[in-house]
Amino acid sequence: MQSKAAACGLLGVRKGSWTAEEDLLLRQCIEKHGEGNWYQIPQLSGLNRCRKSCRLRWLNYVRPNIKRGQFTMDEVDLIIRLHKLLGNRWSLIAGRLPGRTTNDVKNYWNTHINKKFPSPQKITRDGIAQIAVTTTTTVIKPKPWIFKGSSSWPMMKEHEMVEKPKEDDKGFWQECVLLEKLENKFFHNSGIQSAYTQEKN
DNA sequence: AATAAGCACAACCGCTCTCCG
DNA sequence: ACGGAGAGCGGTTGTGCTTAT
Repeated sequence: MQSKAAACGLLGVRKGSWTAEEDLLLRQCIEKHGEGNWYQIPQLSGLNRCRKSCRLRWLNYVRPNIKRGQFTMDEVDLIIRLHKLLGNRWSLIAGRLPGRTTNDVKNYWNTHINKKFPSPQKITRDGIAQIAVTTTTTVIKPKPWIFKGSSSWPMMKEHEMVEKPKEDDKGFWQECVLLEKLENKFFHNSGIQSAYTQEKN
């Protein structure tokens, strides 16, 4: 496994909050050289930052089309259902919410949802609570799946497929269908065409 | 007005996964 | 098949802001 020094390329890299100048350098560098080449980004950009720090900053803050501010009820609804289905797979959950980052979703879950509703028994009144109570599907903690045929939920890259649920797992499939409907409603309300819709078209 | 406590979010750390030689 | 390097992910911590006392 990699050492910390190897992970960060060199010792003595800058830590802590990013400045506007650093954000600008990072943005310009990625616009010029493209996303993904994180090993070279610190050198190419002139930033004295660990590559992991650069990646995180880009994904969670600098990247265009990041949606900030309050989560809508539809988004919260979707997060709760996806979490019930996928567990703490924040990257997958965030991937279903356009403009929301993994960190955003994870932080929101930990600070709002998880604290408010630590266990289903304590949920009683509002809409979020009812959603959480009425679904009893067991949390599935799989490797990512890909669905063949007409269903496109969840949408994963083909190479990510490792396993998929049993065909007779009715609870799971019902939840998938429900989520697909919820997503369509969410995308319709937000005026965004979902990847699901795009794929069908 | 001062200070403590709580909250929200940004960032870091360490581990696993994936790719490639 | 194996090992090393880089990328990605989730858990945790740090920090700054807000609210309560």
